[in-house]
Amino acid sequence: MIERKDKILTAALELFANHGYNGVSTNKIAKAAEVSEGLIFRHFKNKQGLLDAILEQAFEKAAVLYAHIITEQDPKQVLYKTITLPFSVEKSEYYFWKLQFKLKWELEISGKEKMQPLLDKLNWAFGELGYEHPREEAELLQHLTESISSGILKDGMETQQHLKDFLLTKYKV
Amino acid sequence: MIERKDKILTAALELFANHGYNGVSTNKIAKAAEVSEGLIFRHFKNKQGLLDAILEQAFEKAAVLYAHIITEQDPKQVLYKTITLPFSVEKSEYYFWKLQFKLKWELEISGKEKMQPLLDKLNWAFGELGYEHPREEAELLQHLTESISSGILKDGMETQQHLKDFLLTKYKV
DNA sequence: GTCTATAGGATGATAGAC
DNA sequence: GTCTATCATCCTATAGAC
Repeated sequence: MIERKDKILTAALELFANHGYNGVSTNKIAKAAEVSEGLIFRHFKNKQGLLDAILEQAFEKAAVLYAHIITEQDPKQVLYKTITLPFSVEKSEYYFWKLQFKLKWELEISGKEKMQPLLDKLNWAFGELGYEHPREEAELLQHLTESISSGILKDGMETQQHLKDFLLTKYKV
Repeated sequence: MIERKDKILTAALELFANHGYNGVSTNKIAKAAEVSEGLIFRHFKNKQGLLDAILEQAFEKAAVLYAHIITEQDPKQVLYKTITLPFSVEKSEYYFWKLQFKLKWELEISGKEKMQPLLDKLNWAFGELGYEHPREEAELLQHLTESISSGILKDGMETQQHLKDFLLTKYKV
């Protein structure tokens, strides 16, 4: 059985991801979730608490994806997994993903610290592969995947597909 | 003499750039501009009209920067100017710049069309320089400058400086 | 756990005086 | 051009019944 608390979380996730935090009222969330507005405050104390609960879920999902790269031992595979990551995000996690980008700008929640281990791993991988400036190569590739992710979220995956193939060739992975 | 209409535009620009469109009320704008709230609606009809007036200014500023690249005849200089552009934006235009990124996500205003001539020019430049896949190289570099711009706006120019030098070396310009 | 009703304040926008 | 006063609506949040 679908709990009402989850219905709120699901509805709020989609609305926040599409219209931002300040662009959505608790009234709209309640209607979308087919729930009384008061229930939101019972379960999450206030609107910010609802967002926090969603963000916690989002961080957990992201951690799983990142772990897949960080635990990888083959440097070439680290590059491969980094490049293909934006293209392997499931539809079911699409809203979590979009929300991250939205909030990064709207509320200036950076999430930069969460990316540090990934950056370190890329740094290590480029070093192993004999690149002259592994740190800069790592930052560049991270910037690229960030912007490609942004492109996927805004214009659709089709528009970025060819860049994946191009990058895989470029980095010989 | 500073007109009150301009005071409104200036105050609104800073507030929108820092807190987003939905994060700022007309009341707050009026107080920041030291102006009565009603005056905003006299001059701009409604809140959206105020944003539109600011965006028009922003597009004009951006057009000037882009023209500097598009009219360039030397392909190496096209790459040079593209890479250094994010590092040459004046402090006075900082809020216009930040607003573009904010609104791209909050209101999903893409501004993609405005970038097309720039992409075409990069495509041409990479072709002239004998790159095998000029279209993909162009898209990659545009993605990079987009993400580096984002990094400058979020974490400051210092954090991205070394990437500029690295890119200039990489592309030999 | 869930709903209804409602408080108290903020919000976008208008009217009318100067 | 500008201000003050005001309005209807919407917003977050709480109280109390079931």
